[in-house]
Amino acid sequence: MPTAFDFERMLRGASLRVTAPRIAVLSAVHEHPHADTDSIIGVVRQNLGAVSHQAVYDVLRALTGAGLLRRIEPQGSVARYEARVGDNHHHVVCRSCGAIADVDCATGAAPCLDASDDHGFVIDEAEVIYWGTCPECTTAAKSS
Amino acid sequence: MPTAFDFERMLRGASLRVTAPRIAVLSAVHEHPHADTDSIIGVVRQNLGAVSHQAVYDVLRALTGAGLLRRIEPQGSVARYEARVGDNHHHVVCRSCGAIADVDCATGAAPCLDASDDHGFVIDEAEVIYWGTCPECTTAAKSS
DNA sequence: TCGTTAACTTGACTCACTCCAGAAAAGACG
DNA sequence: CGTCTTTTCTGGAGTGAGTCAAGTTAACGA
Repeated sequence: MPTAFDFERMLRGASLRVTAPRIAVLSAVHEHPHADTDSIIGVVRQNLGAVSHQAVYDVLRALTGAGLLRRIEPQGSVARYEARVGDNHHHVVCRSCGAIADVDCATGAAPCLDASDDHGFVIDEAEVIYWGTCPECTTAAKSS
Repeated sequence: MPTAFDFERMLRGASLRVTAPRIAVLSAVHEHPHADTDSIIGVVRQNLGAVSHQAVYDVLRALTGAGLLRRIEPQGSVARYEARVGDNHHHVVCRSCGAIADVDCATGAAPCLDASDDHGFVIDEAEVIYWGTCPECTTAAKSS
C-alpha cells in the first residue's frame, strides 16, 4: 500500500497541487477499490473531518483526468473509482449483489482492439465487463 | 422492418399483453437504434398522442426484461435501447460526439466468455465497449 | 359479457451529480 | 519572509434521469 508520500509524488508527477483532500481521496481509493463516490466521501471525512462533497467530486474528476484514477460505472450502479490504471484490466460484476472484481485482460497485455468491422471508427480502447454471479450469491442461490 | 403485426407476435410470444404503447415503443426502437429514453418518448408520442413518460419507462423495462430489447448505457450517457438481441454484438462509442455503432463480436458467434481468472464468478455474458473516434469527428479534428 | 389482473396515468419525489460565487490555500517570485 | 496569482475548497441551490405510489383503465380468458 502506498504511503502519503507516494501519493504526493504521484500528484506532483501529474503537475497537480498537493492538498490534503487529494491525498485522502487517493488513499481512500487505494484502500477501497471499486468504491462509489459516497463511500469515498465517507472515508475521506473519517480521515480529515469535514470535506465538502463538491471537493471530492472535483478531486475525483481531476485525478481521473490526470490518469491517476479510473472511473467505472457498470449499468445500474453509480460511478465507482479504482486505482489500478494503465494495465488494461477488466471487471466482473455480480448481477445479484453488484460486487465487482478485477480480471486481467483475456487477450493478453496489449489492448484487445480487435473489432471485426469498425465502421471507420478509430478505436483506442476496449472496455470489457463480464456479467455473472459471484461465489457468495451462487452458493446462496443453491442453498435456498 | 417488422410490422405492427410482427411486434404483436413478439409480445404474445413473451406472454406480455399487447397494448398500443408497447407496439409504439417496439416500433420506435426498431426505427431508431441506440435511441435514449427521451427520444423514444418523443417518437411514441408522435405516433400515439399523449403517453405518460412513466408508461414508456415501464414498457422499456418490461420489454428489456422479456428480452425483446436490450439496454445499453455507455459511461457519461443516459440509457439507450436497441432491438438487436441475442446475437452477441458489441458497440463502438465515439468519445467526442457520443455516436454509437454496432460491431459484431470479434471472437466469433459464441459469447466471448474467456476471462483469465474469474475469481469464482459464474460468468454468463461479456459486454464489450470500444472507445474511439467516429469518422466524422476524425475528419473534423484533422481539418481544424 | 364479465371479472380478474396487468398495464397506464398523474404527480410527487429521490438522488447522483453539477453549477455558481465567494473564501481560502498553495506555489512562484522577489 | 511577504506578497501576488492561480487553483482549489465551501456551501447552497439547481438539474434531470429515473422511481414510487395510488388510483383508473383496458386486455384477455372464461
